[in-house]
Amino acid sequence: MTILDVSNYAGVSTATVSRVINKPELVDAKTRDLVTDAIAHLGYRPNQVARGLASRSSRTIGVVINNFSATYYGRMLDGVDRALRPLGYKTIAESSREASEGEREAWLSLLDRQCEAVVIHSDSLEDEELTLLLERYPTCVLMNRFLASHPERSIYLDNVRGGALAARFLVKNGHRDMAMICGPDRFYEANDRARGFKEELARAGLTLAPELTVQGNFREQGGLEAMDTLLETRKPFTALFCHSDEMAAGALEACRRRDIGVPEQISIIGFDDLDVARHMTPKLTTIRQPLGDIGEAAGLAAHALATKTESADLIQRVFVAELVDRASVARLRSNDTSTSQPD
Amino acid sequence: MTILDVSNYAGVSTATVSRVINKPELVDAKTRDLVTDAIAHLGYRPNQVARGLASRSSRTIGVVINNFSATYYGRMLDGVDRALRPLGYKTIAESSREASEGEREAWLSLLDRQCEAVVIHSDSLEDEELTLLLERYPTCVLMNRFLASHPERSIYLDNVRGGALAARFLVKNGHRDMAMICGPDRFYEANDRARGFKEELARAGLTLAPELTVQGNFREQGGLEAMDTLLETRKPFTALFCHSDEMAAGALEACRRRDIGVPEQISIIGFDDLDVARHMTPKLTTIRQPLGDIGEAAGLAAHALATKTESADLIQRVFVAELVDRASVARLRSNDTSTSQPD
DNA sequence: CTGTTAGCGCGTTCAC
DNA sequence: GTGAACGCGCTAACAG
Repeated sequence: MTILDVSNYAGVSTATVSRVINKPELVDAKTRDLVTDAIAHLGYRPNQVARGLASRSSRTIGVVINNFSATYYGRMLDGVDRALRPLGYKTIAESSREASEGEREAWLSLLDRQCEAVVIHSDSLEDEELTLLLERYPTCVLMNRFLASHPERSIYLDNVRGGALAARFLVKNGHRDMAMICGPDRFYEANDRARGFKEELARAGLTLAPELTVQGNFREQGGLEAMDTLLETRKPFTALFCHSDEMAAGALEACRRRDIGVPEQISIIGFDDLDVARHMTPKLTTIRQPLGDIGEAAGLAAHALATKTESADLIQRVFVAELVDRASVARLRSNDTSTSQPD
Repeated sequence: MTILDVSNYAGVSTATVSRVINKPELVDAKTRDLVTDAIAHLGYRPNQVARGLASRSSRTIGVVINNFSATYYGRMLDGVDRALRPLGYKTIAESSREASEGEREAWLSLLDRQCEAVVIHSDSLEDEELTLLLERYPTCVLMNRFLASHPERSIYLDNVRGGALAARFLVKNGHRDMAMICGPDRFYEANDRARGFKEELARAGLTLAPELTVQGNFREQGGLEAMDTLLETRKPFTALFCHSDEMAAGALEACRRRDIGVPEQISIIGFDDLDVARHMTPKLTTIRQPLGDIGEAAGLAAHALATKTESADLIQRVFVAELVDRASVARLRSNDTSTSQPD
């Protein structure tokens, strides 16, 4: 079942069939109907591989993510797809299986398949290598990562503001003694969140005790261990900022094991707003990353680079997190006007 | 940068270059090194699109799922990828955006791109249409769905046993008065789970009161409403079986709002074992679907059909759920030997 | 063992 | 407005 069969059936040349598919306005209405009928009758569907080869345009954009299981990546991927679909572009995703080698392989593999651009969420590649790769492949963009050498090809969250948001909310609610569980410091996100948090505290005349800042691995177990460390300092604090919801879940578990009331004795604020945040008890107050929006923007940016058709400047690159106020932060000040609105 | 550039650089024909790439054993060691060097020197990478066209084999298998955001689909997708990768096959996924039209489109689109097989998780298509499609496209398989007309192309969970597992566990722990929140009855899964549950109760000489069986929509909100309905019957029960973890979360929330202790007053057992199950309070006891395994098997089955190289009979098609014992089911019998092992 | 020749299925010039 | 001819980058059949 090829274009040739259609042309024979319709009694026209293959060129004409190709035209009614790609530029119908160029062909006479009568022959157009003839061909359309033939296509419908035969149930013909163009071979996209052949099409891509002949037209050297695949109308496809690749995406590299760590894995498919985590809703974190899934939300971004859905965003990319949502942005590309109306533009007539296909999204094709590949998993790096959380390995730097996997990221390289996936990236090249996508390019080998003639993706016109690739969107990559890189966790494992160093800035230097990413810089080289971006230079070599001019239609690639970074999703949820900021690379100083290529700000115009980075779609990312303002993590400094995210950290500040957490601090401001805690301060507003009367907290003065804080603790923080950071992500690993090889992640710029963790450093930015920590910086934003501290700067905002400073603006309120507060400081974070050095021993009350510990590092976790972004995962639940890391949060649990970090919280244990924090508690064992015996230095009092009323509020804790975690760089991820998962670590917040671990911290919460640590409190539960020690019969520490959350938020009565210790308030906790997370980061990300994954599904689990809504299901924890108490429901977790957290800083929401607009992952879907970031994915959409990354898709648009990649498309803009691939087609050069739209002005890439119009695409939003920096996103701002949003505070989701649930029930894990206590109001310490009676004169505070805000009210708790668990959802 | 094409195969021609490589052949020129190496001073051989393009056919030879093609051979060292695809069947290196057919070419002399010396010329092989020559070509290998040329490839490395030029950084040549074969165009997979052209390759696919010429060899009419894409070594690619498509997957259709509802969306990318939900970890439920992501776990299966990761499974497919895990199975296919060692076989030298690529996975390419497309989202149906939870619409029947989306499922059809995605399916055909994948075929248009010359996928040698497609794995589909269909929620929206009727049995009749699926039967037709499977007949028309002989290399397609169903993932986590049983279709009576094509059992050999269905990779699925034994939901009857899953339901029975829940019942047995509750009975074993001394529960006699049960309630159930089902999925919508257009899902065969819901009917099977309900049947298995009731049959197992019958084996223990118990029955489920008709008014204590209500329907939800698999989602959290549905579970909450269903639980309200159940509670308003004022008919007492000590244990509740929910056809999904999300509905269990809703039911739990309903209890919380009425100050009903879980599991002290009412025990709850869920289905799926999504991430949220571990994060609920109490941690949810649930029936775990081996989604990754199901995805792997679906990938293998699709590959077997596409290549006819391995005997498809060896692939496991029916999977058995597993009980994950956490903390949401109370032990009512003092003579029970099992112990609670929350994780 | 290697090169030459023909396509794969389609898009895209050109003439007409 | 339409068709013939060529080529996309590569693999496969056949000679030699």
